[in-house]
Amino acid sequence: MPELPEVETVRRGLLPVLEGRRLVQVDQRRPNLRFPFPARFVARLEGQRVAQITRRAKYLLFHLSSGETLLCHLGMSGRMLVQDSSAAVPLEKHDHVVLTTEDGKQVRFNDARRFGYMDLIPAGALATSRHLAALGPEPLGNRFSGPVLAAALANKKGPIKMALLDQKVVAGLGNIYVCEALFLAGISPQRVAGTVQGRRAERLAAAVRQVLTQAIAAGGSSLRDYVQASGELGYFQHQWKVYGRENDFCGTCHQDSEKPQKIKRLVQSGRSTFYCPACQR
DNA sequence: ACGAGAACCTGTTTGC
DNA sequence: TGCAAACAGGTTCTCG
Repeated sequence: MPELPEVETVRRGLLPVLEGRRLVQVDQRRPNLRFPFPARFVARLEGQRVAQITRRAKYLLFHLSSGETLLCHLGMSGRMLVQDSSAAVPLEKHDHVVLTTEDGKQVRFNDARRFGYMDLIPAGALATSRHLAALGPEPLGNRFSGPVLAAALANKKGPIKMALLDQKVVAGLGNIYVCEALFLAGISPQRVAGTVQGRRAERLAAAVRQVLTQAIAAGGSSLRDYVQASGELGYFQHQWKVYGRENDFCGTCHQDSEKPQKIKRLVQSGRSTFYCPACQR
């Protein structure tokens, strides 16, 4: 579920609660999520201060005072919810990890489907960890551009839709924002990835940046599971042009065409793709 | 090496 | 109404 904008929104929501705070209690309520928790997980976390919270692709990174990093992926249904521990809000079924800070705030990691996970990375080992080592550039960073994207796509024979989902090409996109970026760029999801070069790649890189920036500004997209750390919904779903809009008239052709097209859905590698056959080539 | 499909797990929606 | 199938924002493994 959560793609880059949702993870970034969660990160921003956690900053005022966790950054600079000491973790006085950590409750691990099951032995694993997608993967087993690291040995001595709780013992290593308790008493440490969260020095900084950053994000890489869809990973949340809690940099601890020891130099270790608590790495967290939200999978499809993971949430981080902030509570006041004095309010004694009852734990819910899928609250798997509860962090309590020195000033009485709780952060609960809730994940119904358990595709999410946490890992504890030793000091100095973050960049080379198996989670981060192979990731492509951050789409909102200054190392991502049309030429960089074009180079990553060169010689790829599969559809551009699948290439953009590949975290080695660009890191942080998921199904929603790939569909939206391809629409914005006017590129068919079925186009052979390697043919997205030059001006097309430039347009696509710009579209990726634009849709992610706008989605972050809207607090992400709430489809079913996602909420911000505060529990509020994101509202970028109201700005989707194609995702989830099968059979709606395309807002772009609708304006200046005699025969407006409807948004179509197709399945690529088992995943839904939404696009406008007239606007995207 | 690459790409498609399955697997992982639970919850919700859809269709008969 | 009831039950089963389909589907869901991600990643990783297997197989051809």
